[in-house]
Amino acid sequence: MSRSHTDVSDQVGDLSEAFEKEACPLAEVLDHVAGKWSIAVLVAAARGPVRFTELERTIEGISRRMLTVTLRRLERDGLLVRTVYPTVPPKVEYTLTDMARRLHGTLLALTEWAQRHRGDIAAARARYDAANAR
Amino acid sequence: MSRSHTDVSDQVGDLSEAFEKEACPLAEVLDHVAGKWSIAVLVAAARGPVRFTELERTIEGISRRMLTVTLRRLERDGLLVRTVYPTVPPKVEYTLTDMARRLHGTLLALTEWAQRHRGDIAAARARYDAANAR
DNA sequence: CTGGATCCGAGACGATACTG
DNA sequence: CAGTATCGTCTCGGATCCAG
Repeated sequence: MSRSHTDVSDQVGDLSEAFEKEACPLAEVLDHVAGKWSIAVLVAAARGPVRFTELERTIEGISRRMLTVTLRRLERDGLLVRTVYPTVPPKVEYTLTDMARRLHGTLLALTEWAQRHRGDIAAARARYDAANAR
Repeated sequence: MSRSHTDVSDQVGDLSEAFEKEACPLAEVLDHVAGKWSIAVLVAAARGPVRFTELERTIEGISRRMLTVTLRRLERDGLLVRTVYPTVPPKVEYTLTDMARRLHGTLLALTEWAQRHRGDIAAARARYDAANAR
């Protein structure tokens, strides 16, 4: 967002190079951040500190295990901060880091796009499958 | 991008609801579109019609098989158009659909973010692992 | 309440060999 | 050139049970 988006081809060139780097860390990072559950968790956690069970109910479809795994990975990558309150019963809150907050707008755009084109995608898929069947 | 992003909380509410829908198609769509290789292919194909081998060289790290699978999935979802020229040797070109082009800016922002924070993420990861080791 | 531990099936992924 | 087919490996992800 720091650069003007008037000419896109330059950036595409840069990105191609970035993807070319051996060990492809760019693709790896994207895989973590843009994963199915990661996006859901990141978006849900953007409203402020969220608790484990709160996330579990909000995301609906995620299993306990995958929520745990996703949270650990995001914490490891420095996108979430995990705060434990040593009370009874225990209470744990997850908060986005600044780095993650800088990503929030993009994630929002991504989910918005997905919502808007959900129907088109389903239609395209049906068309493709029909053409493949005969 | 169409709406102003001054007040984010409203959209977060919408998205939470979207994620709650049973069968969670939103997460599924995102999983296809935002997958590790999908992003790479989509970004690479944004420069215009691209050929199979061109993609294979550009992305570097992707296997023949995964490139094929990714291309098929993106075509099935209506994000890519596959054009076959019945020449010898055969020539196949992949082009983004309008729907995919509308996603391009977001994908660019995503990869830009990943590039910018690649170091931070590696550092956070090292810190986390060090804390976990002892 | 917030997880960890384990098992297990399904799909992701890579390597290799073959084809129109 | 642009794939397909097959195989073996690895990870994802759900189910279940256990624990601080």
